[in-house]
Amino acid sequence: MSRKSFFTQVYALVALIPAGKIMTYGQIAQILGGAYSAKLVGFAMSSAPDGAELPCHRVVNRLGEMAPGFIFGGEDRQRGLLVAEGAPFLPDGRVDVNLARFEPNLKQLAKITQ
DNA sequence: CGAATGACAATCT
DNA sequence: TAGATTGCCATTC
Repeated sequence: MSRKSFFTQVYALVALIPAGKIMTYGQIAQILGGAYSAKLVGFAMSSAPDGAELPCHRVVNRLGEMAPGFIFGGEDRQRGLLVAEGAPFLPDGRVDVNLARFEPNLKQLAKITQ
C-alpha cells in the first residue's frame, strides 16, 4: 500500500490541512498507519524541507499546543497564524482540538497513502 | 557503516 | 488517578 515513506505521507497530509483547521500528531499517525508513532510526525516536521510549504503551525500535539521554540517564529507566531485563519482557540491559549481537528476524506487519504 | 536521536501518544503498573 | 515506560521511522553524527 504505502509505497511512499511515512514522512512523505505526513508531508502530504499536513499540506492538505485547510486554513483554520489543525491536526494532532496522534490523529495523523493514526490515519497514516493506524498506530505508528506520533514521534515520527513531529520528527517529520523537524526534518521537513524549508522549501515545502508545511503548515507546521496547524499541527499540534494532543493538548492543542505545540513545542515552543521549535516553531518558526515562536508559539505566539503560531497562535497568531491560527487565529488569523479562524481556528477556534480556548481561553487557555490552546487550539480547540475537539473543534478544529481536520478529518481528510477517503479520497484524500487514498491519494496520500498511495 | 552503526548507533543515537527526535516537535509524541498510548498503554501498563 | 497519576507516573513511568515502550513503540516507531527516518535523519544525523
